[in-house]
Amino acid sequence: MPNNQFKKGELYSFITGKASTAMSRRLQKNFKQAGVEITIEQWSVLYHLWKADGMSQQQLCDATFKDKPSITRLVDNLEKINLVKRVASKDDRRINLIFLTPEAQTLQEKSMDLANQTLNEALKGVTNGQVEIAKEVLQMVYENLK
Amino acid sequence: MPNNQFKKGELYSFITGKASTAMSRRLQKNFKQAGVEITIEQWSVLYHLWKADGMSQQQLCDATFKDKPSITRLVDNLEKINLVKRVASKDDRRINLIFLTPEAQTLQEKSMDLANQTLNEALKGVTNGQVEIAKEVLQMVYENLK
DNA sequence: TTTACATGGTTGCATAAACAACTATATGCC
DNA sequence: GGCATATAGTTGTTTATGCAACCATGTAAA
Repeated sequence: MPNNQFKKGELYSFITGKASTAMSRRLQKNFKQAGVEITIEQWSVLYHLWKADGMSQQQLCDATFKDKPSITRLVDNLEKINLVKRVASKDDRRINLIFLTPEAQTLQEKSMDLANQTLNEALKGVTNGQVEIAKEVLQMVYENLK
Repeated sequence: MPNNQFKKGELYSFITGKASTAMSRRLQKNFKQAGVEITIEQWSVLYHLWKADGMSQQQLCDATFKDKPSITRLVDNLEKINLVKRVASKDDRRINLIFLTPEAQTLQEKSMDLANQTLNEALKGVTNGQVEIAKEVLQMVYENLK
């Protein structure tokens, strides 16, 4: 039998990711309470644009680990609520570059604070050392499967 | 600043759960390749019924960490493809008990093997000790937020 | 330059999640 | 018994995912 055989009942939680579901729900709740009217998925796109504005949709796909249709529609919705704008690239007419609007820029600090607050709620009672190892494991899982 | 401040770029992955997304996709792919024609979410319901057949929808909500509408519709879809059957409880007419069909019972072994195989693909190069700690951390996150 | 192929993005369709509003049944209390 | 409240499940709406098919543009090779 392989090394990492899971004990009864643990396999389910590991595969289905109850922890990250719980984190998404809590972040969404914290956004709502603070009057930040975006979804977690919209935030996940904005998150990368805050780090590097003007990414192409394909770059957003890679950064967010979502597929092309998902990004197309998230960008559709973000454009509707006026948080981003598609701009056709001049070098390559296939490419849409996605730019933040001023409204989106003002959301950055507040929403990043809420994300960090959510993380602190999530990691209460967990030591730094444990978190480091958990991050490493999740990163390896991701690398193994992506 | 709190204990577990995340370094740049790590917060995103931890909150959005790239690792569990990758695992779900891989499991779905492995199901498909092996001719197991169910979705991961359907599997997640069957998983608990294999452990205890005849659970109520509410018990399935708690076990799967999904809300009531989600379970209603997953059970709808599982009934359509003839893998479960709703049976009204005689003690309490509000309750639907969910029972596996013979078809669903034959799926158990194959799909659990595929789930374990997927986990082994995911955990390649990760030590047992690291996995134990990661599971503890994810469990604590879940307990902190649920 | 024409043809083939690769890349970036969109659309259609089925499944699923989150949230609110709703129905039906059960329970507890006066 | 009758009323308030809690519990179990359903329905409607919006958002998002996964997959396949598709269109437009770019690139490279014959």
